[in-house]
Amino acid sequence: MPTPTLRSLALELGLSRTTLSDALRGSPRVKAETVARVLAAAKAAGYERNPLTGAVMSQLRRSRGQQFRGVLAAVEIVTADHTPLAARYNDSLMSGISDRAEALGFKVERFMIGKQDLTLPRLDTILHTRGIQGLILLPAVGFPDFTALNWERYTAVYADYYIDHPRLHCVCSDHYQSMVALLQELHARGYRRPGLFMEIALDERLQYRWEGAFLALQKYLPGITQVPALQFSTLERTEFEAWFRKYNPDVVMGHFPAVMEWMKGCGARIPQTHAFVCLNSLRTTRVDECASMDFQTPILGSRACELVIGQLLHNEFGVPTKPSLTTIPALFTDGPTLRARAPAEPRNKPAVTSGAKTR
Amino acid sequence: MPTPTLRSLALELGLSRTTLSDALRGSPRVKAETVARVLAAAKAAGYERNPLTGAVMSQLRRSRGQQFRGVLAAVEIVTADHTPLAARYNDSLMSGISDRAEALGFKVERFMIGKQDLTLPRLDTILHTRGIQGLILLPAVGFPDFTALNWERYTAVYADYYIDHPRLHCVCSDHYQSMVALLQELHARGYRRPGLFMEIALDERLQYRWEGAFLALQKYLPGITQVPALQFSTLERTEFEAWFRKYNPDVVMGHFPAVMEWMKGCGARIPQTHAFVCLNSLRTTRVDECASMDFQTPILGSRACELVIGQLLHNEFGVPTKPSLTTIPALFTDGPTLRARAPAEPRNKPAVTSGAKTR
DNA sequence: ATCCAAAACCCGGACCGTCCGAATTCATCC
DNA sequence: GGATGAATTCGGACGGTCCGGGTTTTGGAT
Repeated sequence: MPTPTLRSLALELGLSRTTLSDALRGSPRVKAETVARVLAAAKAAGYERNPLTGAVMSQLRRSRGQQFRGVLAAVEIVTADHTPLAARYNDSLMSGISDRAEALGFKVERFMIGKQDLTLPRLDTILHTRGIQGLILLPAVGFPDFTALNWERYTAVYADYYIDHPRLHCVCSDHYQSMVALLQELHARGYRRPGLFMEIALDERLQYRWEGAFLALQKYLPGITQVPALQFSTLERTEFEAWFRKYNPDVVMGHFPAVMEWMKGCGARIPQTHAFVCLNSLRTTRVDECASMDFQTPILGSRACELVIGQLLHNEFGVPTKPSLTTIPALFTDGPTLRARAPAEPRNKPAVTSGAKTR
Repeated sequence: MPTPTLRSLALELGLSRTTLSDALRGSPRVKAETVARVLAAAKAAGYERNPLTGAVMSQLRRSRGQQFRGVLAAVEIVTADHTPLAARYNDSLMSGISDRAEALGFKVERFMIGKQDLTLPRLDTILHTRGIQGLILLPAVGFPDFTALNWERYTAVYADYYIDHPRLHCVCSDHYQSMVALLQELHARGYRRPGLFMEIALDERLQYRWEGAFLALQKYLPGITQVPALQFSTLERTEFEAWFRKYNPDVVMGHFPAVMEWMKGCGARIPQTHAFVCLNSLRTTRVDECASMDFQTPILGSRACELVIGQLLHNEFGVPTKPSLTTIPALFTDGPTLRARAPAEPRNKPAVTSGAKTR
């Protein structure tokens, strides 16, 4: 006797194949008692659901027909100290999210908690009534708390390093890897005294991934002269100049392109004697202002989108048992504030360490 | 305009859906000239065959009920210096992979390059003839090269930090985050002189993520006395003892539980005066031998599996344009080699820095 | 030229499990 | 009693496959 099919089993039970299918997948459309009956009968008959077949069928059935498949929500907590940079970052993420969502047949709506009296509980009811189940949480200042939402209804991804309330899957740039790649590139160009300045609060949020990579590679790249990182809570000119004069780094890495003026004030000529790399291209004002690290936020957004949609298609809701972090390394973007890479032969001309002492 | 289907395309061409289906699969039942016409039209209309859907349909149609399962390949490069630890690691990954694959309707077959004359080109033909398209590459010593495979046929994930040939999505433990979490835990238990010993080659492979996190947190955790990390290419007792005596770390972190004996030889009592944490629980011989970091390899495996299957279902083949890294932090596992966490009040009893000087 | 069998080519039917909207049943409240 | 709405079940349509059966073409013998 061949293994039973949904239809044969349904006939035996006096139900329709649809009810069987729904029951076996635990759909709330079927009465609990019926579900139990179906499960018992299926077991007795040796019927086993094939999840792969199910997934394929589901995808097939769902994707065809009209374009419209669903709506995702991009949620953002807007506070008073929401900087223009954060806004730019989130807008950039959004463009990637929207594009990818559209390509996969989804629409995206953006919600801003804190604006127009929109609170989390209110958002919860809005999402519920609208039937929105896929969420992308945009980065928020500090350590945001989204526990007020009714999480068993949603599947979500946080578009930043780490979130604890609740613990969701995250998508973010790989700052450690980015710093490693940058230092290797600078090393290949002959720089031997890399210097880093960094806002403490910023790196703390990233668990010191910028500086961790900096410290480790300073130690292991050959021929490096170690320059201690400059830490600050607000960047002061005098402080920076003192650090710059004291250690004379041949390349300065940090978030604020404005320091290039200060470097020049100390007698540096860029890129002849000293160099600068901005650690976040969104902080630059012009494209060719300086070499920089491009976080590729649109790609991060699109990846976040894929994750959420993947979970939606697999009917996975709620807070994940094992949250994961998905990262993409930043892209090094060359610029006029750096020497070009030495051509062809690598070891012939050992790059000249800049000896420009000011004063 | 919705994506075309076999039927809509057939209508357009004045053929039947069956002919289209046969033609696209290269069946000899269809005239060569017709096949060419169909292929051209399909390309023009943007129709893409999903081989997985095809396989499911086929098995469904052919052997009614007989459970069909998709097949994934787990590929591993076995070299002479394949250590028992690497074997354990991969076996552990495999268990997670197999479980998750089964739950999603797939079977997994393991291939070992290097054994029984299995070369990459030969594997390529085997996979091709068997119609296997989803690959999970298990970690290999050094920097493996899989470019010999015909990549436009496959979709794959590498189960380690980073792969360059070709550049695939990766799934791996988050060593940086793991070290951060561990140091915070140790700090909370009152340890103030954490010491790290590390095989250079091992950390280099991870771009110094262990030591990067160690260096950064040494700097930023309050009240820490910095102990320089002990680097080695092969661990020597005399070297370790010299380091241990000189810096007297109150907790030692590293990969080899064997050093506990050496510590005792220097007069340390564990956990009364000194402590030890193994950075990889797979290196321990007994479960309760010592506190350790558990990489949760089965979970890593299951996540890798999900990624591959997701891409299969979405009909995505070839090398990804933007490879990403998915990480999961290791789980701290308490053990008898550590003091218990101070109960309730955090700051009342400042943890006593061990003063056990030997000799 | 004519015939006919065989080969080449193409098509319709039936099928799987799923999704969606509609139909049916059941409980509840004026 | 009738209307409203929720709970539950059902029917139709779907896409890609295999199989058996059509229809056209080929080619050799008369």
